[in-house]
Amino acid sequence: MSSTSPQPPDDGVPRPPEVVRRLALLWDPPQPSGRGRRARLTLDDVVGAGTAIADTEGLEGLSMRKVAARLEVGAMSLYTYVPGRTELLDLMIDRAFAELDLPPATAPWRDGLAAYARAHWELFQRHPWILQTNMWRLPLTPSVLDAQECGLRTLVDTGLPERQVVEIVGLLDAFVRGLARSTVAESAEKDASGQSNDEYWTSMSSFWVDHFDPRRYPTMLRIWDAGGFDAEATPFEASLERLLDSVGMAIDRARGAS
Amino acid sequence: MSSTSPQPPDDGVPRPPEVVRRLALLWDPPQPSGRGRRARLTLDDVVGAGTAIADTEGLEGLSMRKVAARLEVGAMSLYTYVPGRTELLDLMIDRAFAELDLPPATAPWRDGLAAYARAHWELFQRHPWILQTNMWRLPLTPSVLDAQECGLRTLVDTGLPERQVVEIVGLLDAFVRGLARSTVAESAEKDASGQSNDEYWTSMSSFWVDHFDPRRYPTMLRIWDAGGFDAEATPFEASLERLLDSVGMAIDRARGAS
DNA sequence: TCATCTCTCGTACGCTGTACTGGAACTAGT
DNA sequence: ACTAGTTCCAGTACAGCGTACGAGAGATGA
Repeated sequence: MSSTSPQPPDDGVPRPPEVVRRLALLWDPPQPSGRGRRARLTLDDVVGAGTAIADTEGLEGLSMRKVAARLEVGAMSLYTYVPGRTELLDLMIDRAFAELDLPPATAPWRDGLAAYARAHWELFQRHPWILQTNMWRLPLTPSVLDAQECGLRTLVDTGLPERQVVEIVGLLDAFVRGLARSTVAESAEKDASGQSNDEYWTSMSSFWVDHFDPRRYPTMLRIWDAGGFDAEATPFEASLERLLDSVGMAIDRARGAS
Repeated sequence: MSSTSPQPPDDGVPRPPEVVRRLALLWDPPQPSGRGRRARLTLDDVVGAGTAIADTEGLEGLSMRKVAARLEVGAMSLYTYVPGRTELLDLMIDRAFAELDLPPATAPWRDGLAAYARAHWELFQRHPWILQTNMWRLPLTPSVLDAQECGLRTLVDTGLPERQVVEIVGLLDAFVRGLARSTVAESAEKDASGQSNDEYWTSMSSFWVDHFDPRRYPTMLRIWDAGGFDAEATPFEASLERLLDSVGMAIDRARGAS
């Protein structure tokens, strides 16, 4: 999902140890070293507990103390498995992206790209907290790169210039994330906070009664009257098809030009 | 930018007072009531100070204590102007969206929609913290609705069914937000934390040397070798044109069908 | 057995948002 | 000019957060 830019190897660069540790934890899961006291938990237990909490309470409800409590462990014990909250989140994201049901390399580009988009869409429904992460740079994580690789692969043999492949996958990612944000996560939030659903509705109704000025917003009123806002079906599939159409146009153009 | 859904007025619904207060603060700015002690600050001072801090330090650097310190005022004094941090953020967002340079109603749909998208794009460059807000529902704020009204207005007379107008504006919003997230904010973050740029680069290089497996990610390697990743020019304009093309197709289809 | 290593976790520090409260400053009415 | 009414100011305090530190517990290799 993230836009990543491979760099040539450069051995002369100093490496801050916390960066190295962070990456090592993701790419080389630690093997238990016989010696010393036995661990009560595994790294996966910790990541799983964090995910469970974030799934139900959102990212703002995820605290080290809560994770520890769920595992019936002292708060500071977590820090033997994970350097800190940031790295825990990295691992949670990796674990979540590993769940993606990615299309096979053999799929034709349109099917593959649609499946790629839907897989992410469903992932964001299961784990809406991913959309709450800062995410203007997903972590450099195995599963995240697997997904990225898959997305690029669907288009790399279509004749499009490489730069445009990157651009299109980025556009698709932006689309899925953005739409998931305004649609999926909303309902998840409502479910989580129980009465929040009513409260939100109330806030809306209070707004329309007290503050909405039809003269200031005539277009919205007109669209409302025409029923344009009550879209019980999410516009995901329709918008996706539109997007894929435009990708098809770009491919045709590229093939015509070569 | 948000997807809003007007509801019919319903006077029988109870209204939680904090919701009413929150909306009132946004829509009916408080007039000073002659009586009592004179205020040292205005609401706008507080919102401005908050915006200034968020612009330079990001949203995680915005705390009530810092805002108060910048205004040379006790922390608790802020609470006479603003019920809490949440509402301060609402006001900051409203103020930011008021800066949008929206296209006139007379513009042809393609120019208008492009200007609408670019205005948001530039706004997110000036105030990247907006992208950090939860934002799976922008606040019901005058300026936010102005923007939404403008976006819908550009398409409402093109012959598209109302539902599709809403869908397309939503898609465009998602696109701009998503791309801004992965592009704009990244550089802003680097500027803010100074050495973070080097550090990030270092982390990358460390990654490519130690962990990247070309056999696992052949497509990424291939695209990298072809120079597909070194896009110094942001793909915003190119992707926007592609998106507008697909909107044009939808409009032609709608006109042909009617 | 004992040194060594690793995991466990209580305590503590600095940060956050904000409830409460007493006091300061100002105006309106008399 | 005085008082009553009203508003703003801010110190203190509390619960929650991430996590640095260090003492103790449990396991292993020599």
